[in-house]
Amino acid sequence: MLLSKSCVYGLRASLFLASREQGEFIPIRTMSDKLEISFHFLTKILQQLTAEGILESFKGPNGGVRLTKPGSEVPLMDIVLAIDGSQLLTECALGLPGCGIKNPCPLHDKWAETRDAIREMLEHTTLTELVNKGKAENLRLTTEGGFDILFDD
Amino acid sequence: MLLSKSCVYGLRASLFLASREQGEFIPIRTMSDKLEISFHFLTKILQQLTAEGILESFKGPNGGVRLTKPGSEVPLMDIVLAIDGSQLLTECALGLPGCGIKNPCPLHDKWAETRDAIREMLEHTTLTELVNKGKAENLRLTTEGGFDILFDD
DNA sequence: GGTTATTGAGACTCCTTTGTCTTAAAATAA
DNA sequence: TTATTTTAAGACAAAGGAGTCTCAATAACC
Ligand code: SF4
Ligand code: SF4
Repeated sequence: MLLSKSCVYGLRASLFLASREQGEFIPIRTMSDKLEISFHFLTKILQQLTAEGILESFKGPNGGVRLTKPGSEVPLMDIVLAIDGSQLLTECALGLPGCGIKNPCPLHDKWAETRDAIREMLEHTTLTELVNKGKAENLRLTTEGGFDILFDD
Repeated sequence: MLLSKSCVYGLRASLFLASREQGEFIPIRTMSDKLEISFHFLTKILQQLTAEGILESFKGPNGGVRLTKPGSEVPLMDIVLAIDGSQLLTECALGLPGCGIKNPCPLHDKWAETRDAIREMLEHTTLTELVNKGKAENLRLTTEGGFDILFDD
């Protein structure tokens, strides 16, 4: 898989957060229920995002997590880097150790192109962009429901 | 990672085979030594390629494996499909189950573009193409050596 | 202060991928 | 026929990713 499961869950939760009013703390339990993700697992993932400064958290009643920046300033890349690290964009198609451009393998040129396409996509797509699209067309973030299910509290 | 380790090993071994004269059986032991891959592990991987008809094998002295077709007719895609399956090209960025274009997630359009770039690359690159490039520029297939190490028997 | 709601941290289990090992089957050669 | 070289098949172990559970820490509310 391109992205790990943790990463995908992190992205979905981030989209959820970006779809809410900024500044509002959302309990992880709410997200895990709506997004159909194990609560404890999602908690661990979001802790990583908090540690990276992408989210901030607040304990106790009315607590939860929220984005530290408006979703329009958060490219998908930030979340991918925080959870999966940079392997996808630095590591290589043939996985040869210690490889740079100095001593390339035959696949390098073609792979570099493809990899750049992936990088571009992740860097130039923001949470808000996807949220707007998702709201407009009622696209889905979960197995069954459309984007709107996130809002019938 | 984009490709599994098994898949990468399968690709490297296939490049090795494509670099030899067609029709020649190469013992797996020779490849595992040159490519620095565990013999038993590589054997299992190549068995998959044999089962898929990409390779054919011959037992006993002077036995080994070889490509069933000239390397110029084998796109990387064939090997990737045989080992990793079609997930990479059919499965989706957000990994929602049972997803097609009917009920897409917000990432679908962007991801579909990127995925097509990967598909194009794998479909339009053949083993022979990479071998020619590798021979011409002495590119590497292993940690240390250049392409030429494959030939000092 | 005590109870409740929430995140934080870590141990633990489960499953898949990766890798090793052993034995069988086939082909050759002496 | 017997020994040797090779692939085939499958059991097994090790490592990492995915997921569960428990307990502590913090904040709000009564
Ligand atoms: S040459 Fe490029 S694609 Fe090939 S192993 Fe090195 S960095 Fe990766
Ligand atoms: S909409 Fe497209 S990218 Fe999103 S989960 Fe479905 S198939 Fe995958």
